[in-house]
Amino acid sequence: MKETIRAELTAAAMRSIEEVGFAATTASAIAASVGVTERTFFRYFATKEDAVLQPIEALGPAIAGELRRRPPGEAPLPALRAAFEVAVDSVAADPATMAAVMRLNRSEPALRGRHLQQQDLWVSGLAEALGDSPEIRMFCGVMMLAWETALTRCYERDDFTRAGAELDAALAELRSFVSPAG
Amino acid sequence: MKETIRAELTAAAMRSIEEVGFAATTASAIAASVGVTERTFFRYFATKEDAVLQPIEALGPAIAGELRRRPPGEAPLPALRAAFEVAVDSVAADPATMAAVMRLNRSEPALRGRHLQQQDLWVSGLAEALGDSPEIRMFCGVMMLAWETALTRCYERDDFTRAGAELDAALAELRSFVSPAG
DNA sequence: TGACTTTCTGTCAGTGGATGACAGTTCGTC
DNA sequence: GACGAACTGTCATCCACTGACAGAAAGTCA
Repeated sequence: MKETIRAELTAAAMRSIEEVGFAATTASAIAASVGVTERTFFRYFATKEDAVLQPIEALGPAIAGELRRRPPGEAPLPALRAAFEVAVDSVAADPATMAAVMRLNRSEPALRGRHLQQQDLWVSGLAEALGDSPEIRMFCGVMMLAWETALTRCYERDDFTRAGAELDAALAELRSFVSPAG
Repeated sequence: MKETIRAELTAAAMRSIEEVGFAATTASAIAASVGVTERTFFRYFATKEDAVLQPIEALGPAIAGELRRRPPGEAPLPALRAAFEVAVDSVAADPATMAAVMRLNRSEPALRGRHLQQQDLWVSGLAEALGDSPEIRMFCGVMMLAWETALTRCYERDDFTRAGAELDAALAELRSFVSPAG
């Protein structure tokens, strides 16, 4: 029952934001359209933005969990690439949700701001799994950037089945960026 | 006169946040401690967070401006590296401000969230100067990550005169990260 | 100097996000 | 049917943020 309400709130929030925009969508209205109170809304989501971002919130910890399962001694890049495979599978399993979140992220800067913060937490989790340090954190941040780039490509081509290939393509471009005359 | 008030508000905000924390620091109190109204505070800063981040706000556009002055046809990495030299000079000229902002950014997640959003705008500006595209945006994002890593090192060693060297070091580490057995 | 315009500020009123406290309700369990 | 836990509604409150209006300050030109 609880998960039903949460999903309904998320759906209602997305619908309203697409119709009238993020600012004009009040938490009270979202809650009312589902039949609960504003107070209850904030028991499900810490902030208004989270109602939209919740569907992809578990992705970060999932990647970090996979990263912890990698063999010790493995180099950062292959370990991260392997861990991100759970993200690849996730978007392939439910491309509609990811596309919807991305569309709203592009039109509403407030939403994008919260998304950046979410990603920042993800990067922290990844770095922690690899034994935190400034360099490690940078590597994880770079990987996240490559992932975002891959998602952007998937979004533009409306095909989230090739996220893995796009991720590899982004990483290849990165190589030619940092290495002169690769 | 106007810049004086702005600087005083920023100083008061930082002082209060360090003493009682970000949440307990009200915009009204900051304004009152400087002798102006809360309404006036929000005429100087769009958000409470901006009062703290304002001192480094001009950095992004400055880098982008420099990037536009690079010779056309120059590869992205050298162009970006050259453009970031204005950032290197900036932190070397006023290390105290950067150190203070970084300290608050670490202790207050709300502040860090806004900072991430600010950086995102910077990246957009850089990408635009290089002829926007998903890859270009990723390159600019990577450069910003390297810059943050360099700043972190400078902060930890309490020496902002070597930001340029740290930036180059971060880029070198990046190379060995994305390239197998470099 | 005085009239005029621009810019900045204070006051007031209001919206809405977010939280704490308390009471009532639902629901599973024994 | 009684009990306890999880969930929800109601109420009150704080504060970030905004629009509208009026007054003060400061610069401009005659």
